[in-house]
Amino acid sequence: MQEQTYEIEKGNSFELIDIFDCGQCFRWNKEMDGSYTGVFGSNVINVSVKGNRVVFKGICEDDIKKVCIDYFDLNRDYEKIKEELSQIDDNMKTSIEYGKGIRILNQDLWETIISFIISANNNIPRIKGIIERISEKYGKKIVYNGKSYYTFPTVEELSKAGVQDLRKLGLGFRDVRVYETTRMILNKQVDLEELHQEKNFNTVRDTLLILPGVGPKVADCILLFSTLKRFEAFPIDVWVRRVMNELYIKNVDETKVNKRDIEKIAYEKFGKLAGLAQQYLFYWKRGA
DNA sequence: GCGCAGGGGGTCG
DNA sequence: CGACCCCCTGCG
Repeated sequence: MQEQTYEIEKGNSFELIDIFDCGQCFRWNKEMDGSYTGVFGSNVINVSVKGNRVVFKGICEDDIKKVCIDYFDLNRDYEKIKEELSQIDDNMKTSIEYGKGIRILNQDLWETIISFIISANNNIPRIKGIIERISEKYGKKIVYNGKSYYTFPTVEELSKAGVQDLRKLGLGFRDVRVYETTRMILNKQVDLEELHQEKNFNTVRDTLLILPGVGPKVADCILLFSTLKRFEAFPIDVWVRRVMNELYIKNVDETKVNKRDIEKIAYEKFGKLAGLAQQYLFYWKRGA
């Protein structure tokens, strides 16, 4: 297949580091020249910033312009969103200045589900390693610029992996969770197409929670970071708990902060954009 | 250098 | 609430 390219104006809401390091994705790697290369769907894409231009190049089955506009959420007006959030308070203002280039990627739902099940009680280097090994073993190989890349396996492809196979790839106790979830999605006990159609937020969330390995935090990450695109989802992890307590709740013992209280404040302050607010706060606090 | 302890984007029972 | 698998990191 042939290499395609696509270019856009960078603007003020597109920064490679912010997009790829804000914790939403696991398959993008920095190159020597500062660009990033990643695999999504059956595409291998390299993204670089040159002055005020963003250059996408790589191998796509479809038109690269279409593929990138969709994946990088390029039709959404993040300037407007940031303006709206900035007006809430100074914390939002500061965090948005810090992570001004964040965009929420449109990641495949199935891949996002498995990726965040793997993320439970785990660290990022290891998570990335596991996902890479899964892709190498069960995905399809694509050669680009002389290097081999591997697509994330489809449901059918991953369903060929037994619990022991997964264990050998380093999943640890998450092996059974991934195995069971794969089966439930394969036999449509949980239908991913239907999930996309469903309007009611809590219905979608409750359905995700049926899947083994998907608890409240993972469910909210899936809702926020996948093509489900639910910006009202508010994943609460140790970092978010920390920052929400520090800024709004001010409990002396951070571990005693009630999740309900965090959710209540998040919803009252940020409303339908709570998930995005979370992302700016999380990225700011974790980086700063 | 290498060996070892500590901990990590939670979930489950 | 405690265990959970194990790679990665950092320190001695």
